[in-house]
Amino acid sequence: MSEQKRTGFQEVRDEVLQRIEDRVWPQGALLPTELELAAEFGCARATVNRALRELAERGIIDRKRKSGTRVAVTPVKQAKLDIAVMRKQVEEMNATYRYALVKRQQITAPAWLSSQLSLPADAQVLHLHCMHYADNRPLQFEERWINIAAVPEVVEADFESVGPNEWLLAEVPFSNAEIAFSAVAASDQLAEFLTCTTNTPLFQMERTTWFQQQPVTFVRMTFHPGYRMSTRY
Amino acid sequence: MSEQKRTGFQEVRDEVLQRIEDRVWPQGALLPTELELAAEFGCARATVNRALRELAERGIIDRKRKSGTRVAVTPVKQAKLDIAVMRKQVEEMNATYRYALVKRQQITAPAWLSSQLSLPADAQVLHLHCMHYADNRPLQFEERWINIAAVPEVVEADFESVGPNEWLLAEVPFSNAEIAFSAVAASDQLAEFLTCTTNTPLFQMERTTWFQQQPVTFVRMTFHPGYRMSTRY
DNA sequence: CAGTGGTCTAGACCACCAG
DNA sequence: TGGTGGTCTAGACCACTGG
Repeated sequence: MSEQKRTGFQEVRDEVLQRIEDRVWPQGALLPTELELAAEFGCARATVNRALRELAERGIIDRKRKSGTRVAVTPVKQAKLDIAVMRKQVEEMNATYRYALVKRQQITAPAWLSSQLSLPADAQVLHLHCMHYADNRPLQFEERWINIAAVPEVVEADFESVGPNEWLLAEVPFSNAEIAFSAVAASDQLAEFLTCTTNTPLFQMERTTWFQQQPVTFVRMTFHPGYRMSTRY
Repeated sequence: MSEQKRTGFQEVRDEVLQRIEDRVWPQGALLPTELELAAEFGCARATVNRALRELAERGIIDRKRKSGTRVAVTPVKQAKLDIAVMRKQVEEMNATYRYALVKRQQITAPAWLSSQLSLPADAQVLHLHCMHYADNRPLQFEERWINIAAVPEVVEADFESVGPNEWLLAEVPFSNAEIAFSAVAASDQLAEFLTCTTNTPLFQMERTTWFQQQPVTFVRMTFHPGYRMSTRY
């Protein structure tokens, strides 16, 4: 007696994925309809739908009404990067995290920043320099500008003990952002804070953040020499 | 009562998200149960479930059986990077793509590579150097090693006209990979191919790829000076 | 043990779009 | 215009886990 297989949506999803990997359904091939698959797997159509929807979200298959479901021709690989707070990252490595405020200054936004954040010409911003350490070794230099109009409470924060990232995350959670990665040569200032020689190649991450269409902050984070950011997909 | 609103799962999802942003439910707060929300929105529990599941996947809320659904305290920001084929990327910028094979050589895997890919000591690999151009300006230098045992057909490919990335994508689609980003100083070779001076900081991406538990390829892609990789989330 | 989310079902209607 | 996926429903049972 063939034992009843548990027909969860995960089984369906994995089996379909397996068939695609095994070229049972090669690239561009048309898959059976949801109804047909439901019959084959002995489950409801909703179950098949859930399974195929997940594969579609991963870019494995393309779905279109009427025309059906096809194996993606050029699978767009999607790498997910988990951007966490520095403190968390350090603590996950079983290292001791330390934060230090280097500079805190309220200024009128320079022209390039007003342009970057779509701010009025005379907008007031808080300009910060911070350092993050892991086991007392320099990990990241952070230069940040915060739009005071968007977060008026920020003028009360001294950022001596809590970093601006964590403060903002608590104050303005669930914001949208644009992020960019690049390689830069260490300036004299960066070299000093990250204890390396001038012109050393450094990994840099820039991020612009909005909350409900309003620009909140722009931050430039530069990592110590040799830093690698990695992920799986 | 108030007019029946269209209660799609998207409406529920967006409304819940709005309330979280508006601090109706602050960080750490316990949300109503699915049944309660279903009653409030006048829809089935499955609809609420779908809505909340999507928010949970985005890291906005944490869900646990019995204890219920809570607003995430430290929302883990997930940035999605779309890793596409170079040719596609260039064509999307309305630039002319050009590819060139620099070197193609079959060798015994060096020790570091055997270690990196978990290969036997005498494994044969194909070692490639390639260049990618946009509008005839150097865009990326690619150094790649392919595990011949995993893809025997690769010895027949000459890679003169089609790059190894596209070839592998067609031959071994839907593989798993580990990816790492870093900043490096231009070696003499890199400086020559990317037309920059030695020690220029360059953005580099390394990727190890497996297909069904078997190591397939390791590739090191170095971009032209000033390259930025960006995304939204 | 009991409350909550996780999943499945059988059926239904709708939206889109290729023929 | 009919076929296909997209979604919703009302109900059910299960799995996990806090009290």
